[in-house]
Formats: sequence, C-alpha cells, structure tokens
Amino acid sequence: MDNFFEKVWATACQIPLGRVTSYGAIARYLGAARSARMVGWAMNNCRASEVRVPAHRVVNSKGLLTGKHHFQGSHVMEELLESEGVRVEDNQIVNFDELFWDPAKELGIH
DNA sequence: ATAGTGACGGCGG
DNA sequence: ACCGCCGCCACTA
Repeated sequence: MDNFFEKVWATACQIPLGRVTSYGAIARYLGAARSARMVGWAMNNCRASEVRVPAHRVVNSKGLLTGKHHFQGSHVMEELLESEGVRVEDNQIVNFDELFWDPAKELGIH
C-alpha cells in the first residue's frame, strides 16, 4: 500500500545478521527523523508484508526490546536475537553500541 | 471532529 | 546519570 512501509521493511531487511538498529535510525535514514513511532507502526504492520521482515533486529535507541510483546510469543524476539549471536539480558541488548548498525552510515545518508 | 494511545526520541530538571 | 514532560504521526473510540 504505502511506499513508506515498504521502505521501512526494505531497510530492516538490509540489517546484517547478528546486528541491530533503532527505530529512530531507520526514520532518519528515510528522511522522517521525527517519525520514529511510525517505523514502529510499520513493524507492527510488517505481518501484512509478503516479505519476512527481521523486526527482532529493530529496537529502541537504548537497545531495549520494547516491542517483544507484539511477537507471537513473549520471548521469541530474545531467542531469535540469541540465535543470531546477540546477547540479550533482561530485555536489554548487551554491547548494543557495538552491535548497532546505522543504515544512514552504512548505506549512505539519504 | 476531539481526545487518547503507542514497537520512539530529544531535552530539561 | 536518572526521571519526567513534550513533540510527532497514524489509528481508534
């Protein structure tokens, strides 16, 4: 439907395995710096997408898994991250600053 | 049409 | 460094 959602999904799909990013980073990359919440909404709507979106690699700026409740299970998000080598401790990604992947920095500033 | 809410983020106290 | 308030945008009651 809306191209914005597809952009968010496409950006999320660019996240390398074992790396993570934040809603705000994606929002900035898409030129909608003040619409971080919309990115979250797009993630919520990603189930409508025909493409599998690694929404578990997207967290808030603090590396907190605030959206895990929206997954099928309450701890699926953690296990997915753990299976990719990302250490999660009490809804908090360990070494978040080191695992952080900025699309604007890696893919180029829009 | 107005008000409240939310997978966020930045700024001020 | 921690806590709280405000701004943003789309959706729902």
